[in-house]
Amino acid sequence: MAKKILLLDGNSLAYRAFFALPLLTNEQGIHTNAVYGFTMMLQKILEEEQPTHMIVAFDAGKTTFRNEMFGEYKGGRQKTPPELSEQFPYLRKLIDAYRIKTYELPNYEADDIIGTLSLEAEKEGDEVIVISGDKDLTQLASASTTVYITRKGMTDIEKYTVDHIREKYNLAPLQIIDMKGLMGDASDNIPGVPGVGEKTALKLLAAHGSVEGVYEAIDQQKGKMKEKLVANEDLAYISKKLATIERSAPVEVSIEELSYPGPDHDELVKVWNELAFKSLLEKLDYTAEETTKKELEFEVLTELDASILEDEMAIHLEMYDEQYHTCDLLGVSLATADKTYVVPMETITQSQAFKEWFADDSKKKYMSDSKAATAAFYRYGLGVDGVDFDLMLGAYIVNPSLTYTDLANIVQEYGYTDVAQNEQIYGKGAKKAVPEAAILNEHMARKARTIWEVRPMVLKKLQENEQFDLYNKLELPLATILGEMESFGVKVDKEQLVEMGKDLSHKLEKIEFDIYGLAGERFNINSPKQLGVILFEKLGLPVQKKTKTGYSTAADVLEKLEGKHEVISYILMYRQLGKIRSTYIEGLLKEIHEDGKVHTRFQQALTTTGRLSSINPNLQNIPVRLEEGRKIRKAFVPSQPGWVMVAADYSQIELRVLADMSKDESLIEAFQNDMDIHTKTAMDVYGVGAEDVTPNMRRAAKAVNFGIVYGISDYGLSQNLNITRKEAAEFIDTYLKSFPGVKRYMDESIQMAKKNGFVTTIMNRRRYLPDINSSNFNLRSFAERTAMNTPIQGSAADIIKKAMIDMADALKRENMQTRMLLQVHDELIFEAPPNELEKLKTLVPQAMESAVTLNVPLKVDFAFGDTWYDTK
DNA sequence: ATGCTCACG
DNA sequence: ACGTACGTGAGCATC
Repeated sequence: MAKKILLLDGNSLAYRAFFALPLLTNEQGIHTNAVYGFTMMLQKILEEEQPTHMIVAFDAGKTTFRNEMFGEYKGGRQKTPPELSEQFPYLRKLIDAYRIKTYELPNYEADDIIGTLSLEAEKEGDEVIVISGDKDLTQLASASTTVYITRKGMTDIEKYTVDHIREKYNLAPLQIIDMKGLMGDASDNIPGVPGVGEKTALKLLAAHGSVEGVYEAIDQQKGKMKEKLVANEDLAYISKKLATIERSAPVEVSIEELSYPGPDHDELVKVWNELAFKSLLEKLDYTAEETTKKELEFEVLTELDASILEDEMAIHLEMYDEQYHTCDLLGVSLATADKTYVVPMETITQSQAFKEWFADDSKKKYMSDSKAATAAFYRYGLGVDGVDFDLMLGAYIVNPSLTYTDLANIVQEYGYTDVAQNEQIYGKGAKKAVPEAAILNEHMARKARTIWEVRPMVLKKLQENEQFDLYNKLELPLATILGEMESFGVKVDKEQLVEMGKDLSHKLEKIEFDIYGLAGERFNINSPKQLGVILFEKLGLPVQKKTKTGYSTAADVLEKLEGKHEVISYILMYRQLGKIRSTYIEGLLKEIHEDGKVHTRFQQALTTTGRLSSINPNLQNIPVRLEEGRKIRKAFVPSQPGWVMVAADYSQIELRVLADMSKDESLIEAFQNDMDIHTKTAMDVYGVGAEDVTPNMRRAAKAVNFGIVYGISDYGLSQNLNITRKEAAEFIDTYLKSFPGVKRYMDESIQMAKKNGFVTTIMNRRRYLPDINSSNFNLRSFAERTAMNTPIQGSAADIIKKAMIDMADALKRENMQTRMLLQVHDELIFEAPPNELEKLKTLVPQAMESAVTLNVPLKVDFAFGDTWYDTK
């Protein structure tokens, strides 16, 4: 049978992948990008080529026979970055799991092993594919051998056949060696003829065929070129020799031994888990089927009485998708130390015993994403109390940088693999469906079991990290509160939105017409690509900034062009109004439920800083800055006639947190005296009195304050203020001299991250920053800014979460009808009956301001009105 | 599916 | 020299 042999250049591919991909890490902070790139490439090749035989060749050591020929060979090379060296053991493990042979030979490079084996295979008449990141290997191309060279991604591959090399360089494969002989190779420190590059080398070879040919006809050269060639004849020959792959190296494996049996799936899954290759694990269907799960016995109950329901139980509600406010509920599973049950939905809803148990505070429920379950049960009139454990929230507190979408993925972090991913049970896309009862029941049973089994591991981790209180006193009670807020929803005035939509459509139509007139043609204004062509090619406006796919047409770019062509301001207006119509009119209308309300979902285990996020719809980014957009807020109204909307927001909470954490005297003083912080900053930075701060000075100071919170960089500030980087750098310098405590805080945050690998908030929320010691400037800088920003943003998130719990308690304690509706990072939105308004005016600010005690006061602004728009 | 753009804090 | 402000979600165009 004809063989198909794959010969891989291990070192070269690892290097390529390392530099092509961003520095990923697994949870232990081990870098994985080279192994990942290699894996992606391998997966693709295996699928496309279906090889019968494979080998990965590695370089054996530092020196080879080439160094004896030319001492400086590969000299001047930077030593392998530690981030890459640490990956080689994992790469070996991975290749072993694929059951691919590896080979290395002292004194020889991987190239020579591949060259030797490919020659052997050619003699046998076998098909060969050589894979490398190094174009030197293309000299091996022949009628039966193709050389694949990876391009910038890892899965993007250029295939060098004899014909392709002819087309590309007008050379035969062996002439690649002559090309290197003439032009050299900087990366291998092959000298070549100084002054001869690719263009010249190709010209010479087109005329004379080889290095030898060039020198035989040396008299045809003249001037400088001749001088260079004559003076460096020796270098040319030695370079050619260095570039020649040895094809009769003493390789002691035979092609027969390279036969490829396919991967060891269990091993592969193990290695991928260790490397945290989530997307790969998810992609492969066989992860579920082929990893053997422990047997699980469970009982399906068609009747549910109190005898089953114990004092402590894991309970899981199975739902058809993430939209728990509307989706089908498929059943409930329960687990104790030694029993597992599955209960159909009808049985649950008909069981009085369950209803009582579920609402009983003394019966401990262990759940995962308890908010989803409680919000869904709420639709059936089932109220919950006694949620004692939430696996998803616990795991999120342990490490907020991971993704918490599927229970299977969460528990995988704790080495637990006995539960399938939802996608494997239901399928995805158009194929998604509820499977037969046996499969569904087992899936549900396994989830309850999982929660029970993994709970102690999560609790242990929380204790070790001293994060139990954060989890138990903050996130867990908050989940219930958020669930109630979501379930209650926010009333939206549909007619109001529809009217605004009509008005906008008229305006947009006019602007669209004007734009076509000014541009001289019709085009899709929403397409950055088409717009770019009109502005920068047809109208010849100066290009300010490019994106990787073309011209940037972002608002800041267009604003710089505003004086240059009349069409620009129309485009900006079109964008502004178009956004309002598509996202906030049409988008929002689609999200209104039958009760006339929107029911957002607050994602509580998503952000890396501890903030919430809001989806379907996102109610945390409703327009406010510009009046046209702000009008959208008129459609957010109380759910009962005569009631009012109430908004209470923290004033400068992040800078107050910074004052507290940095202990900066000037900052503390400013807040203790309730000064305008941006004016105060301007006073200190410019060294002037309050009366002498101009609006421009205040604006600049405000930008710096933002920058400080974000983890300042001169470039970022320069962009924001439209000044040069140098000016920005000086500005920052002056700021940090005026606020030495802030400077100290910045430095200490980075030191903390370098030393411990993570930073923390005031309530001991953690964020790991594995890139903080990276040799890659970008990654390291990003980690440093994150080290400065996360404690600030995260502590502010901690504080408002605490305020929400206190606020919910207060409303209950005071027996009030006022409902908390939304949280928008530093503000809380309520609806209230008018008779409770007076009380709220003191209650809300009081609760929010006393959520924590800092060394500066917290300040809350309170407002109310008939709609959200009017709370100003 | 991915990139660009833009809405919020 | 490197190339970015921190954290999000949604709609649209384009592949």
